[in-house]
Amino acid sequence: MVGTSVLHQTHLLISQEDHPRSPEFNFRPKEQECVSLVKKCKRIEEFKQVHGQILKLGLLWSSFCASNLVATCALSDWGSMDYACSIFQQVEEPSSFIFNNLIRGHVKDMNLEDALLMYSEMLERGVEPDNFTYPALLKACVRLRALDEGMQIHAHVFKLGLEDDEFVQNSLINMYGKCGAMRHSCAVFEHIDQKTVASWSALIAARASMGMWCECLSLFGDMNSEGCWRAEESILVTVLSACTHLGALDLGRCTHGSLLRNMSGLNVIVETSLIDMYVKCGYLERGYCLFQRMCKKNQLSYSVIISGLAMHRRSLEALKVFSDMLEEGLKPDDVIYVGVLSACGHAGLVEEGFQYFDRMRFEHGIEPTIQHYGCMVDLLGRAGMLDKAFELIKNMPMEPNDVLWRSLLSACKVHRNVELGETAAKNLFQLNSHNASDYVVISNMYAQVQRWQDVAMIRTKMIDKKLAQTPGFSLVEVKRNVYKFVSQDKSHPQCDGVYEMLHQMEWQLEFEGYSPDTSQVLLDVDEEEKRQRLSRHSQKLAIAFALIHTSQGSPIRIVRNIRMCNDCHIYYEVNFDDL
DNA sequence: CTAGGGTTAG
Repeated sequence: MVGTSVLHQTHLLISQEDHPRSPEFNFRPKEQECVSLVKKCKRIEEFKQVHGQILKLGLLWSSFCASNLVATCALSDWGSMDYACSIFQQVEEPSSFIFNNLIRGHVKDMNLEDALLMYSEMLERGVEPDNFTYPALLKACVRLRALDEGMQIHAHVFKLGLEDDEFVQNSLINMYGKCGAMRHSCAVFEHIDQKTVASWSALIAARASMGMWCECLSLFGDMNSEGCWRAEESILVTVLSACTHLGALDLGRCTHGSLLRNMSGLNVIVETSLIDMYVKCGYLERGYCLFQRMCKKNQLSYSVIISGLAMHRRSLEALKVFSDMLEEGLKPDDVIYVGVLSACGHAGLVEEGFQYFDRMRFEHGIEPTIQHYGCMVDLLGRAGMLDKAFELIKNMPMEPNDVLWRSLLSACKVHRNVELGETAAKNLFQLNSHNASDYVVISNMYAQVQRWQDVAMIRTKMIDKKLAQTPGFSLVEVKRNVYKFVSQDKSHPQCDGVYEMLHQMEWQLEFEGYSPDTSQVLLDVDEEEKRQRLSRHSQKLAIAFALIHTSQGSPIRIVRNIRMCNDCHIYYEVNFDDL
């Protein structure tokens, strides 16, 4: 219907040509008429017709018409960059407007190199870029992670005196931030007189995209204290995501409050990130409740709750929600299947796991990734079907990675199959993976079967290789601030108080029957030094700090980067019993 | 004489 009306107007245009008015009076209205027709197009076919008429009327040489033809064709969702470029080829002296829109079109279509090439063609042909050129061009650099090109472009911005343009500045903040050059990103930001929500947003979102969650929150705090507060949905969602990764439940709740107070309603994205935050911060019930009350759930909402339930060992409920999702007519994707398969793994549902695996491939047409194979190896390994797990690894269509061998290794440790464990370890080392924690597992595997010589051999190997353990850190939220503690660290806040508290805790726990388990300290040091090292593990520092600053009985939630060591685990258990 | 920045979830 839309199509016919535009074509009808095209005919009007021709009939006007049959009864021309005097040229100087006529020229502009005709141009404008053409442009308004161009803008009304809803399909490429209509556009081609209008383009044809413009060619017939010889109006392509009007910069106004050509510009709008190219821009519309480049940017509309029905448009075509190839077609836009073919029009562009016909224009003798393309304006900066035309170049800008072609650059934007290439960026929109993810032809990022073409966007940069278009810019260099622009420069070669002596067309001066303007403040409209750079936002799109810098976006291309962001997507290409092209920091060098981005910096060159920043130099052009200076050369042309465009460094004070608000849009260019925000694009630069974003470009530097997402390319990992945080200091440059900050430098541009600091240069702005009147910081807007968009500049803060660019700064904060860049930290989030790099996984710098602590920095994300502290910048959000700065934004608030500098009075640039506006409940901005996207920023609050980024904050929620930071809370999720940091286990900052209280700040997450607060953000939930801000959203409720400032937004007229919560959309799917906001609700889903709230659910994910509650679930991953250990408050499954709250997240589950929110999920059940959601009016419209999408694939991602299901995804977070399924993996959340699986994570909390509520496998059967996870599988139930999955079947609800299918019933609702939503299509599962590869990530959801990772959740489903891991739910099966936690519940020891081997047969069901394989059924879901087949269903994923044959019913939903999802090719299993290495992650899915990882779930299956884990599933078999936990169930003690180690040979089958090994078979699966050998028969996978892709090369196994360290994660798979590690999964098999730890299953072998649990089920005391040293022989296969050694095979797994050998393959792991062949991948040049030399993690201290893997050596710990192997050493413990030998220790379990009293093969002390092998235990000693592994320790020597580890010391020879000078393997540093991944530095362990723990995060804890106290009064809506997140604090980070690193093992053996003395540079954290209120160090003296924390060590004093540690000392007291240890004394009290020993009274309760705790004795340090030094078996996992694979360092060539004496027993006393081992105990010292254990007592300074980051989670103990974090607990001590939290105990100092919270009232009795309030929960302490700790987020860690690596698995808790045995000793800390015992320490926790004694602690929990005490509370 | 047209247009542009940040935009969020697994």
